[in-house]
Amino acid sequence: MKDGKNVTSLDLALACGVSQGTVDRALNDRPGIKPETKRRILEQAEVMGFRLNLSASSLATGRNRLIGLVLFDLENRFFAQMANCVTRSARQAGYHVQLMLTGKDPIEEQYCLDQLAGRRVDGVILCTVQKGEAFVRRLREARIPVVLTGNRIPDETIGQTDPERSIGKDAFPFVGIDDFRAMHDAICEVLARGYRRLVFLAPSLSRAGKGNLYAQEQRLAGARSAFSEFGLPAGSFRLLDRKPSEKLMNACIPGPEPDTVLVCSSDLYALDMLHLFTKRGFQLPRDLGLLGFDNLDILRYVSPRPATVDIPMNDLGDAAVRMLLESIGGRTPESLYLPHAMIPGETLR
Amino acid sequence: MKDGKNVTSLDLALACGVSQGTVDRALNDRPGIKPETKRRILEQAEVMGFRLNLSASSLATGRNRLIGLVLFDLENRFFAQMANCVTRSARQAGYHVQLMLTGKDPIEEQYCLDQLAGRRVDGVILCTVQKGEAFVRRLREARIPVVLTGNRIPDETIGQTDPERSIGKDAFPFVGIDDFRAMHDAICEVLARGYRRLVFLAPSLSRAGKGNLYAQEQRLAGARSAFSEFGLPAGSFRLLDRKPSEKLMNACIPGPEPDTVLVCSSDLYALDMLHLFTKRGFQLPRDLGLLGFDNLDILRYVSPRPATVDIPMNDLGDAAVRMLLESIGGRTPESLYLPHAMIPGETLR
DNA sequence: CTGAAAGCGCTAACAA
DNA sequence: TTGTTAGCGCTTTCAG
Repeated sequence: MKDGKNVTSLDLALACGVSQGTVDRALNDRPGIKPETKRRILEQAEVMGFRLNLSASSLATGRNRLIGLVLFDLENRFFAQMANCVTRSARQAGYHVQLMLTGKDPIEEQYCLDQLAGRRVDGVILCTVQKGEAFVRRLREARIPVVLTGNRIPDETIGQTDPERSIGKDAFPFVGIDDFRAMHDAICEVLARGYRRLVFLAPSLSRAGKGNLYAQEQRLAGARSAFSEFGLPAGSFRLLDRKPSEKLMNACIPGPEPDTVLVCSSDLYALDMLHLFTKRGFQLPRDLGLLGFDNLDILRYVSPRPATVDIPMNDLGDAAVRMLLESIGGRTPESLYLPHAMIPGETLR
Repeated sequence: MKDGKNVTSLDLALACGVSQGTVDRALNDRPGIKPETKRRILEQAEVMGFRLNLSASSLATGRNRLIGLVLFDLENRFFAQMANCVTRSARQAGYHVQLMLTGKDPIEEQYCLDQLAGRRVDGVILCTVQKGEAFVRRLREARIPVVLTGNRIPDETIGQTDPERSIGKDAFPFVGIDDFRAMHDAICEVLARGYRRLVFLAPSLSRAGKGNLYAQEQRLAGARSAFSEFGLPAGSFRLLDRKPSEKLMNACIPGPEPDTVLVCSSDLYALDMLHLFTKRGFQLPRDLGLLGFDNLDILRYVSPRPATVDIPMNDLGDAAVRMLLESIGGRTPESLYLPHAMIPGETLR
């Protein structure tokens, strides 16, 4: 990729004996050009291997036809599905997607956002781990349309996260499910099956204070709320914030009891725990109930199939793109909450 | 994102009472600037919310610090792992990754490549479905360093794919495993366990002729080769090129026989088939042997755990980045073949 | 150590 | 229908 510079629109113009303006008209289907001339130019462009320089184009127009998609990682199939869906959806609208991974690190996330802002992308779909006034201000200053997913950022004027339900205004348009309601409803179904003790596994909550854990917090709150509605003693609700491991299994559920249900804030944890229990010779749901969250598509290969809560990923991806385009168009879309659904699976009695 | 234009380096210069050149020196750690001046400028930049316009920068320098990663999709965890790994690895080298998904569609793929070329990315890691002289020429004309993964493109001068082993020159540096050898070795291990009939499932092969199926073809060839080495009749080797389905299961393995092994060219198919057989009440490996390929990380949640062939994804991602950087640096890296390994799992007797 | 000026390649408004 | 021209924002000589 050394020698021989790239062919520019000027080279092309010269070669065709026309002006750059005419070349531009030919290349961009702009009106006011003789079909014959256009044909000649396009042909020559092909011959010379002309490639539009998008940086220059973007610089000149201020537009990009590019949107940024910022996610944690792709370990979780959840995000992979999202990426697929958003890419497809955006493409249909004539946009490209630049996917960036943050690994849940605020520093990395900011880096990604700066990069996207620097590239003057037309908009960003963001799954953030940040929150707070400073972050919101900075994001606003970037003057880039943003749609949030995963974690909301309630508008500061509304005050803190209110565990007792009150979906208020958002600092940025959000699309996702109502995590509180989703977990609440799922737990109600679980408890209706007779479970009386609940272990709630949510490793990420240990990062509390350090980042935006809105969705996780809401799920926990939803579970607690449902638990108390069933009149069960708070002491029977146990919260664990460690990653799945043998030790954790031992320490916290010494002998699985049939009236205990293990609730995991993510299917990934549920799968790990299921794996551990099975290896240890326990049988689900005989010895223990299990509920995950996300309805990862890989669950269908697992036996017994974990109970979980479905998030309509495809609709979510489509909606995110639609909302972002709206926002790019100058309107401010309302936050959108999609329907969730509990899926019983085979790990509940 | 309407009103209020973005702050430019000129605005910044004016505000600081210096020239654009000086601002540039401050912003890019270039020598020849008084520390005091630099400090003042950086401070002011912060205050004014200055953001470097990367399009302009890229236009002026011709560089980008951006590499493209072109993959099929993220349905397959295989690619998700790859994306994670490449992103991490590239970031460490100071590069950003633009991930683009092709859905295995040659048209889409070309679209992605054109887009990346237009953006003048510094290099591309590509998993292609294309091949042939025209494609190679076009890719070369883009004058962008390329590293291939997944499917090789043997140099045309070498001639057609030779099923009988001869890893020759590549049109572009390639990194991956030796698919022929990997499958060959795995099948040898399988046959050594006493299987005498083999069903090879590779849906993608039906696209033959339409695209680059190098890896798939090699795997098939490797299997055939091993099969014949064991002196088994060619008639006992059955190739299926349909997607997993009930019908396929019925049609092709009416009653599983204990001396039959089902070999899938991808773990995804293996999982689907396992699922179907299990649902139908068959037990593996009692009724049938099963071998997948890729060693997807989700296998560990599945029981019985499918036998498979491991590809060292992380090493592969790292190597791809390393090779690409080498290529960007002007050298031409050699193709690299990483070690594979058969993993017996629990679906072989 | 700093300023001035000429591009990078493309677009858009205005002339012709 | 086509040409001309003035930027877009940053980098990079070359003077000062």
